[in-house]
Amino acid sequence: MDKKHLILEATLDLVTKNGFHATPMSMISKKAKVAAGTIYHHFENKEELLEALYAESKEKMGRAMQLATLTNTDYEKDFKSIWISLFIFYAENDKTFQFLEQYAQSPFIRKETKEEQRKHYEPIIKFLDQGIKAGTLKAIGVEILTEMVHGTVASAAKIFHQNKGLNKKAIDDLAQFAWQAAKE
Amino acid sequence: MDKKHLILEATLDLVTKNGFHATPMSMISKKAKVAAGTIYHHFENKEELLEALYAESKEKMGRAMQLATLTNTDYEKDFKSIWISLFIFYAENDKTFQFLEQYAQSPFIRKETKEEQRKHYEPIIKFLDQGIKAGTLKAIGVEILTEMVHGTVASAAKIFHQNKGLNKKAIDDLAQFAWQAAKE
Amino acid sequence: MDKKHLILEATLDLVTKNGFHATPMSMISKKAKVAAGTIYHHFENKEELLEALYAESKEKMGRAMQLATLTNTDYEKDFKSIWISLFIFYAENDKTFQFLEQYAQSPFIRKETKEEQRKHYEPIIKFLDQGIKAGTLKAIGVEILTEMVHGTVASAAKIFHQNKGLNKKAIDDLAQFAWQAAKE
Amino acid sequence: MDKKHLILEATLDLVTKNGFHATPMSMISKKAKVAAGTIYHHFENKEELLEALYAESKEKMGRAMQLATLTNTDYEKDFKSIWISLFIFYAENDKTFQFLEQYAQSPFIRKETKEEQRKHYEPIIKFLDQGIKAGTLKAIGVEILTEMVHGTVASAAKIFHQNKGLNKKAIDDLAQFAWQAAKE
DNA sequence: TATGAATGAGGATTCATTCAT
DNA sequence: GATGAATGAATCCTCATTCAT
Repeated sequence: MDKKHLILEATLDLVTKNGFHATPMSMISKKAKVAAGTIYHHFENKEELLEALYAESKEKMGRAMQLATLTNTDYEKDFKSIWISLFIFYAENDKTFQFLEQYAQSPFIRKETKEEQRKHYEPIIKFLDQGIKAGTLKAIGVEILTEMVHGTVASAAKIFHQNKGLNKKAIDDLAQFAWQAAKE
Repeated sequence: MDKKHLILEATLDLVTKNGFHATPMSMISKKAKVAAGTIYHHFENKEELLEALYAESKEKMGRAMQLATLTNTDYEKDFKSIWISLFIFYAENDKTFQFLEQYAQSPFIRKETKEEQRKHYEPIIKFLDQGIKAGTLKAIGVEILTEMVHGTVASAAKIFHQNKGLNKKAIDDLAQFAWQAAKE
Repeated sequence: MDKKHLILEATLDLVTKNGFHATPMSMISKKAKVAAGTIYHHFENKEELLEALYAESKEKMGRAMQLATLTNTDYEKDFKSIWISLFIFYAENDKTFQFLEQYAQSPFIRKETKEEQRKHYEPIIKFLDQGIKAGTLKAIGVEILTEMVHGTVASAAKIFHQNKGLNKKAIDDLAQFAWQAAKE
Repeated sequence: MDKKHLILEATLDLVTKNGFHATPMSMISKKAKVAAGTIYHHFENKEELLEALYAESKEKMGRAMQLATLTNTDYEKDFKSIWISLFIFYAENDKTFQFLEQYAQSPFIRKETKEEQRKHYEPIIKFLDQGIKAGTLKAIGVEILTEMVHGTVASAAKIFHQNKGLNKKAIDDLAQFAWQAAKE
């Protein structure tokens, strides 16, 4: 694995554990088994490193959501499929989830970057918009609905990581929770 | 106003803006118009200061939820009243909301403190438990349901603070969103 | 006991344990059960406090040496009596001994104070001078001889405090050690 | 000369003059013409720096004593040779002597370090032990005798540094002082 | 590219001292 | 005299970043 990737991985690990400012570059270089200076060959500075990690994380998340196999005919089923795909991604990628939660609002990430990374939400926004327009979902602004639905996934993931559990049934229950909330 | 309170206020202000580690004690003392050393008469160290702020914030939140006037006969109405009370608290107390969101999962807050502060959730947990037992709410573990419902309030508050809007109608819609999600 | 004395006592205790700079005034005030400000009613500042303690300690030492009962005819016996008196003082006053050893050369004690406190050595210097002049002791400068003899007492005291032992016999042996060294 | 050594040298200089706590790291870095942070590349913290200096000083002292050329047949002569070697070391290395005197009993030096550095005394302890066993020296515990004899050297060195004098004759007199004290 | 010693500004914390009560 | 909250300069130490190898 190339050094750049080792650095990103170490950063994710340490930053989710300690927070950005409590993670010195020296600690990252040590964990990545790389010299301190090497980090600066791959990233302008600490902030850029974090931004890169943010972009990478968002991208992964976007990819995960697209793995849901959709019927394209049964809206409820597709809604739940997407919900569960994202949940599984968050469940399986503990650190990435935490990182995104922690730094979504943080001042370390420039607004432009956040805007730029919104693109990974596009498919889900489009999907929800169709639901609203078809009268299947509540007539609330898409942006708002997206945030609310995403919030249910995030809450579910938080529960999962706290309890280190949630069986198939419980997950379906929570998908149902989200569905009932969103549907007209 | 006494110095201790001035310090807590300044801390809330700065920490929500910059984050914990990006807020030097010197900045806090300056904002609170107090000597650096004075902070240390009231708080053991930076971490204790944060913990105190956390405790105070949780307390305020608990108090806000208890301001909801309940019918005690119409469960749905009471559910929405509580939901809205908390939402309003989060909407009106921008910084406290952000602070709690940011530091709920953070390693700066010791587990014991978090446990200790759970007490402020007791009333709402009890209320939801009654709903579950009466078959009015979904048969999901109370802890899980509480987290999910709280998640809807938090998402709504986040939207509010982003858009700086959400009229009475929209708020009621979101309370409805939560209610439909939670009810059997 | 009056507060001034309580402060001096606490200072001796703490300074011998931690050193001057590692003993904050707040620690002294706490140990003496006195408010921080109270120390400043009795001593100009920290340095004056230390000087006062130094003076007091030297005085005690001087008094101890004068407790030796002398024959005034048997020089060897008197030499050993004085030696043992000082040794016993050092042995019984662990902290005072340590304090004097530690601060004799220290820059905290002004030269004038040291000079001033030399007076407590006067009797012993006189006694040794007589011995030299009578040809009983080595023909070395009195100052030098005094320092050397005092050194033997200090070494003995150090041993005593380390081993927490030294029976009567051992003490006599060491007095003999000093006597053989000093005599012509 | 490498930076580590420059730092140790500056520390010896300043600490003997001002004492440990009255010597800020900034002062050391300035004197050593090194950045403050550099000290921390070579020493964990201030205490470790002092410990390192202590170890180095003890080592030098041990080496100095072994420079004495011994007859191995004339015990008295060898005793005085060793005594004088150590005295000369202390006389020539003013600061190292003061430092060792000051910090021998100090709480800054951990017990383990002191124990560890006792090894440099081994040769002299062995030498004195032979003298005791042969009946040439007083039948006192070696540890005690070592301390007493060392005390005579230390006193002599103190005198030397105060008076900035002591001719060959005077030194021989003091070696004789020690010898008469120690011999049976 | 990769290294890691060196830098020095910046941050948390301490503590002698003051002063209003 | 006695108190102890308040002060803020001074201290130890950290850490992002550079640069010669």
